[in-house]
Amino acid sequence: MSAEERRESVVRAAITEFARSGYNGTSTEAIARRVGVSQPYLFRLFPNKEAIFLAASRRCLEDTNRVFESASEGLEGDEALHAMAGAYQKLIAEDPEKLHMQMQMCVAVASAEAAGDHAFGESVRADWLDLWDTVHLALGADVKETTTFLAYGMLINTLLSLGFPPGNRVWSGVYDSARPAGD
Amino acid sequence: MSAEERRESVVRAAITEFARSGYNGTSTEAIARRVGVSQPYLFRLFPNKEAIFLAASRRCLEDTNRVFESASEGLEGDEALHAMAGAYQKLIAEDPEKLHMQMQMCVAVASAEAAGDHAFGESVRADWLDLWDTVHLALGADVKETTTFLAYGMLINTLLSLGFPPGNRVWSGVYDSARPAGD
DNA sequence: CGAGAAAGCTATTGGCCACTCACTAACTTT
DNA sequence: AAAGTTAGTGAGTGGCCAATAGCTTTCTCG
Repeated sequence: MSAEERRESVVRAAITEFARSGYNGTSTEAIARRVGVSQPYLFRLFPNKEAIFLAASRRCLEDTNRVFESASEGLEGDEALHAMAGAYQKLIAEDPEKLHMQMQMCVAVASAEAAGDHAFGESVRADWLDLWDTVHLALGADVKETTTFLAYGMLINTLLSLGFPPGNRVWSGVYDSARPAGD
Repeated sequence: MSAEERRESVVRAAITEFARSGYNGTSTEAIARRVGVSQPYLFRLFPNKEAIFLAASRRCLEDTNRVFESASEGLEGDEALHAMAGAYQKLIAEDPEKLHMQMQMCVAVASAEAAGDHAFGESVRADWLDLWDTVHLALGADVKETTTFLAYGMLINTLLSLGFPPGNRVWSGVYDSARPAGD
């Protein structure tokens, strides 16, 4: 397998592991095991652990961006909104790790900034802005709509991270089309 | 100093340290140093590191709950909403670590649940429900209002964690009264 | 004062983990 | 077939960290 292909599978494995246990809670060995490769070899493919985390973070935001882009393609206004909400629900149901990874990314950026490392945050913010713009465009460049949509998304992320089961009253005010299934 | 008073200062120090570096990124020695006490002594005050994190998490949610309760006291409807939004802004400005701790708490619960430990999540969910009820009551038991308020709160947490400076376009749709100062 | 309890410390240990080094095996090119 | 490159490994290493054991100091109260 070529180095590039290996890097690709490392990124996928890293998303799974980092989503579950966070940056500091994930050992490079856990990632290597999931890839099916020796742990030292990761350091031939990436300069260090941070680089793996960054690659996983970026991939995750790009994927989410793509989900919104393709869901809203050709639609506008309320139709685009519901299409994106539905797509998000589907993402949550099929790929909850992406969402957990996003949370891990947030706290990792906060920690990095606190430690004086701004490069990581810079990169993540750029990707997040892309996401913001995608939503903004799809919702007819209405700032209020965009903000509310993303706000609901963040609430959903939070409630899911905290493990509130579908049916709990905290879900009662969330758009049906974006709620986790099962309620 | 009595053990109870020490525990109190440990909780405060723990909030600062865990907020900055997360559960796995924070050493018990960092907490002990901040308290001004030897590292092993922490384990006389708390059974283990997890218990310290749990205490810090609960404290943090209780404090936020109290902020909303006292801000909305005697008010209702839009007045209560703006009072709470303003109080949240003040909390953010004066005590950003509380907010970072909340994010850390979220991902810690997610990790604990994934690892099969549901006790921690149970406790945090109970405290979060208290918070939900406080907001719900203050906003006249309007589910939609409550959800939107909390959703905006979560968006603000996320954007602050990611380090978006005041003035960035991602803030443009956030209620003025809840935005970070400086814009 | 004296004794017990509570507060607090030093020293240590066993385990984990990011990262390095030096090597092998297979494939490619000349 | 010689020379070189690329994928990959096994065996460490130094450092950190949660938790324990056992000791000293300080307070309290009869």
